[in-house]
Amino acid sequence: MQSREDKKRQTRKSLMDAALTLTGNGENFSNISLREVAKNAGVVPTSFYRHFKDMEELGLNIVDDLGLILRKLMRATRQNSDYFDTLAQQSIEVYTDFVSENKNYFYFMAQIRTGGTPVLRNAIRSDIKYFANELASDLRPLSVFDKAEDSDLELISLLIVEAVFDTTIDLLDQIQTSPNQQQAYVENTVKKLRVIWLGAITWQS
Amino acid sequence: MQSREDKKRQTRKSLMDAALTLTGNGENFSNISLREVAKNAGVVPTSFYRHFKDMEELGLNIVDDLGLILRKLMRATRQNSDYFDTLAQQSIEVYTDFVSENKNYFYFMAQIRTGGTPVLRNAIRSDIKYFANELASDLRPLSVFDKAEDSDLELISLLIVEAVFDTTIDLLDQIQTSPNQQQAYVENTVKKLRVIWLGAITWQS
DNA sequence: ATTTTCAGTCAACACTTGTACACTTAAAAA
DNA sequence: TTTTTAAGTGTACAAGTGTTGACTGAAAAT
Repeated sequence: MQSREDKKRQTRKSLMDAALTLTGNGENFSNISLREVAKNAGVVPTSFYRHFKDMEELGLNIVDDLGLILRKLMRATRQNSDYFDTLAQQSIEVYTDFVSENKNYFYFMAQIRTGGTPVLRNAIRSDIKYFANELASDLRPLSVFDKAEDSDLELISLLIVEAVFDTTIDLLDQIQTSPNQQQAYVENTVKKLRVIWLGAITWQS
Repeated sequence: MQSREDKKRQTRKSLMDAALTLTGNGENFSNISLREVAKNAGVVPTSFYRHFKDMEELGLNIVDDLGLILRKLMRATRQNSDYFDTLAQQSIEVYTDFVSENKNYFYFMAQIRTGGTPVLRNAIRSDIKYFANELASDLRPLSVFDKAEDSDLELISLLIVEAVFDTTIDLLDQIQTSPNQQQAYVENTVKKLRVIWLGAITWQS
């Protein structure tokens, strides 16, 4: 049969797989109970403790595995040789102030956007698209976008909006730990937007 | 005193505020219980039902409020006149295949990246940064980046990586509903990356 | 002045949760 | 062969969960 070590490794994997399966089935990881995981792994709840202190430790181990997965992805991507052939200071300050003054709302958004129930997730997505459309109609009259297609403008807008919203969780963490020290965040985000902006302009010319 | 209607609206707001506060204190929204919310709102659990069917409905109402907040942000941003002054086909196909084959892992990542506990969140962030650094060292030898600073390359890489990871939840949803129909997703993401790419090149010249 | 409406209360329910403790039992060490 | 080790079991408990139904009391409608 199997050695003791093998067996242990096997149930350990069962536990992690169970958690992943539940996550994949739409359950929010932080909602998944130790008992649920144990049950799906075909093991008694108390047995969980032989492998992990709690669900967070299990989560960290999944993150480790994820690291390996991502490294594989990196390798697979690299094997494609012609890799890339196919491939606003004030505004952001206003944004950071806004986030500071509505922290809870932005925490909520950050969580729900990719981790909430499908219903909530879609609701947020609609908001983000609305936001991007507003931005697109602001860009429309600019001379650089004379010949730009509407769909392209929408894409560029969405890219910008997502780039900003995406790093908001970093901003929130920073506000929590050291308020009034967001220059670095502002600088970085502005640089990012400048890259996008330059790309958008270059594309249209 | 207050009218009946006013009182109702007031406790309704208390409930929503309570949920937001708990979210802001680091709790994952989908983990917050109805009773916890009621308690923090200074109201008995059963009273919750006079206002919302369940926590999801409350969440949707917060999303509505968030919509207003975001619209305000839009207006505030617009008041800054000089708005924007300050401001790969194969790879993505490889990526979508990879996501399809590791769905659960990517669901996990999407949830945890912005919605997990701080510990888990940071663990994922490290992975993403590692990934971006790998990409940066791939870009380094390219002639276009001869004169580019390392920090700029890292920023560009991070932007690219984030742009891809950020929309992965959309990809996952699409795989779930209609597998083998990800052309639109691929096209869109490639276009986004092209914009970034163009911007990066233009920046360096 | 009387009746109706309904936001908020209270008690109780069946259920799930994490965790402690004493146990079995088979592999590993002696 | 005997002893030790430790992964997995079974029982039990206190605490928290969502939801029920019958209630109170004051504002609104009659």
